[in-house]
Amino acid sequence: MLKKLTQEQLNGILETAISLFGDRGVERVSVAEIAKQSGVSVGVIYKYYASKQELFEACLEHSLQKLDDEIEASVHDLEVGASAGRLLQAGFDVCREHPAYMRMYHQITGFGDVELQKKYAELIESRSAKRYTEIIRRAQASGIVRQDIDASMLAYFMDNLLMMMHFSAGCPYYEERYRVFCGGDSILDDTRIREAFVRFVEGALRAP
Amino acid sequence: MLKKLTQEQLNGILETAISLFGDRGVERVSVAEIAKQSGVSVGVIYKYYASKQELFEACLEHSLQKLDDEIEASVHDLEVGASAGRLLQAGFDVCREHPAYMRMYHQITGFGDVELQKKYAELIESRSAKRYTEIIRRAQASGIVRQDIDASMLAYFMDNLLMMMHFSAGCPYYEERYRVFCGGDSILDDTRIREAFVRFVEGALRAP
Amino acid sequence: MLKKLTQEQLNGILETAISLFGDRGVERVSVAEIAKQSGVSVGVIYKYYASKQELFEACLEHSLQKLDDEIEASVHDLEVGASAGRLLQAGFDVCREHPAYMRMYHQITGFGDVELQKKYAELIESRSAKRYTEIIRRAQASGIVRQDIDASMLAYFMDNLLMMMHFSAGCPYYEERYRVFCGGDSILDDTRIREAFVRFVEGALRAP
Amino acid sequence: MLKKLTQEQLNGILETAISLFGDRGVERVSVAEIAKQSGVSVGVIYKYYASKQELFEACLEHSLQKLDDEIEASVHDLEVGASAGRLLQAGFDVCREHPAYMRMYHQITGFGDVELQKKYAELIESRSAKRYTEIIRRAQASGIVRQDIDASMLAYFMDNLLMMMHFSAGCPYYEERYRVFCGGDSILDDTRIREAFVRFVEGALRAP
DNA sequence: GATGAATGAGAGTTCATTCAT
DNA sequence: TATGAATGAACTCTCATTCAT
Repeated sequence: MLKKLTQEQLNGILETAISLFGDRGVERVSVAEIAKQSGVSVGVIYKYYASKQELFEACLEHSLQKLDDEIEASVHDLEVGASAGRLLQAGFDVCREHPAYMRMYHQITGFGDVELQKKYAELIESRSAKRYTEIIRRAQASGIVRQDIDASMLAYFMDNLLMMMHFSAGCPYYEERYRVFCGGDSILDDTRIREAFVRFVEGALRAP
Repeated sequence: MLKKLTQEQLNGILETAISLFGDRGVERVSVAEIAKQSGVSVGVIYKYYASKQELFEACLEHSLQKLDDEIEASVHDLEVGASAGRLLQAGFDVCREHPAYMRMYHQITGFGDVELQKKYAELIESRSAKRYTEIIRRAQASGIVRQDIDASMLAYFMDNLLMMMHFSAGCPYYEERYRVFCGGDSILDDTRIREAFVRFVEGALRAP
Repeated sequence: MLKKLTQEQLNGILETAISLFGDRGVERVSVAEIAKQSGVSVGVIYKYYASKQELFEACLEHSLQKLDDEIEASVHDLEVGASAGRLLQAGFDVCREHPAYMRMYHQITGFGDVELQKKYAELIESRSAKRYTEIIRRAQASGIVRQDIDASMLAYFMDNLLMMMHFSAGCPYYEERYRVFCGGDSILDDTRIREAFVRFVEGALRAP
Repeated sequence: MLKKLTQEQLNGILETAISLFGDRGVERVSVAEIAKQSGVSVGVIYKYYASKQELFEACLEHSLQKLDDEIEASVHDLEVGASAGRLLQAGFDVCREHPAYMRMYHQITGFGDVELQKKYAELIESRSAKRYTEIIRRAQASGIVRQDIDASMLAYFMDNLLMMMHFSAGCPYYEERYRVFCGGDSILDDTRIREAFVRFVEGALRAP
């Protein structure tokens, strides 16, 4: 096939790569495998991405963008309990459609290259930090949320809780971990856990 | 030199490997480097470990054992708030001495081999799950902890919170993430975060 | 753009290729680079030249033709000393305008493919051999040049001397070599060397 | 074979590489081919040479050293004509045993990398320049050699002549070129050319 | 039993060549 | 007819593993 790559094929490379990278990590996936599985030649991948590393980062950014889009759409009001529930659900929705996006996010946390880890931590987390801290701050101002803990710390704890829930919905280790703690179902199909999560968060945030 | 490796040398291999694997991941550390840095030959490593993979798993188990020893020593009573504080501190202590142990723990979550992930999730997490669930259950029985959420779920949320705090004390991505949310210091040197953590947990666990 | 390549474009390809090949050798110049730098597509180069190798040979022949034209114009009379000076100058003139032509000539001497080397040696050198031997022979007949050495050998020595001077005017290794032997200036800007050369040749050719 | 490489094998790699590089140039010889032909693995070549380039340079230096050793042994007295004959012969001798050494020398003159060319030009030629210029200078002082041409220029012309003769004894293009000028035999087996060369040089050097 | 040099499969990457447009 | 994206063989180099010493 010497036709120009269609947009579909281009997407195919990305999705294939995300799927493989997400499953096994950068180091254990070869460019040849990505090429074969997405039905293109090795060479053409290097036309679009200067190196395997660059392809990997493109996959990362694609995934993070998708993740962020979903999250963004789910933050509306000051009712932090409800907000938490919606944010939880938003991540779950992505994981149901594209668990690999979540796995890509998780990949960053275990990179071999520490500088890259820091770069992406800064990039990704500062957005969430700002977003959540702001919500909490306003909720504190209106008296809905406890004021004896700094907004940024509350945001941090909140995001920690959410992050773990989301990893549990897409990353094998955490999926298994969830099962070990809470029993048989996938976290995605367990309605009890969501309610419990919202209650837990509300308890943690309300004034003592 | 036809002497058998001393216990010290054997430990040296393990510690060196843990340090290197923890920093850069299995794939980016060569057996030759481990051998050189621990002052033994490549060959002898293969006498004790059948493959690089097996050495890595030995490192994993060594690290997890150490981690678990510390944690074990910190769980005594039913006062869950205080317990949480002590558990938090126990992890911080290990991280100060041997951040690589914590990093090794984190490595498992991003393994290339999913089956291995599951094996270790089962191995490691079922112990924590049992431990924490039991504590919570007793605390519920004595009315200290809310009863409207299942003990196993409370344990799960609790452990999620702890896990993230500990990763933030030893794993670069999470260290940076903590800084992004809460500002300059390392989590290890920040006393405010511990108090806040205990308060947050107490709020989350007390009856509504 | 469905127009046939203009003669100008065709020449552009050749000149670009000669310049690049002359600088870096066949192996270190890609067809894509030639195409880009001469403002045509890769495909069209393959319309005019069946392979990179063939393009290279075309460059070779173009260069050799140009070189030969200059030399041809400089051989008139029997006064061998003066002739030598004029031939020297002719090569210098080309080198000043198109050092790449000289470099292409030098390229042949280091080809990977020995058969091709021989083919071109035959092609190029038999012309010079004939030309110079003839001049010398006539000069011997008229007693200007020594008769105790065979005309073809004298021609050979003469051409050796000229060849080295010309390479020193266009090929980096020999340029540097000249500087090492004779000091700072480029051979092209050194008038002393020309006089010396003519004297040296005259000494070598006159009867003992 | 897992035995340590013998000195013989080590030499074998070098000689094989010199032979292949000399014939076809760096770019057209693969490390795999060198390994196969010298009966070792690819890996072991990289144990001894950090890169293909480095192996090539080692080959270069080995060849140049051998060449220089022979030349060195042939320069004794002030009788420049005889000296020239001996130097000529020295090169011929090497070419008979190891034509590849001479071809390696010639390789440098056509390198892709100009900086390397210059480095080696400096390295190699400054030695010859010094050597020959000194001989000539002394011969001028004692009146044997003409004084109307600078010693360094005479040395340069002399070395030019020698270089071409030597290339004609080992490098295919120049071998062929010699045949075109002077007829059938190899320059190595032609006794007339040596006499002629000595006479030519004597004529060129004697006072006018 | 310990050594560490040798092995060679397999990785990332390039680029001469093709051919649908 | 000219284009230039796609192809894939072939390259350089790495490193887990072996085994003669």
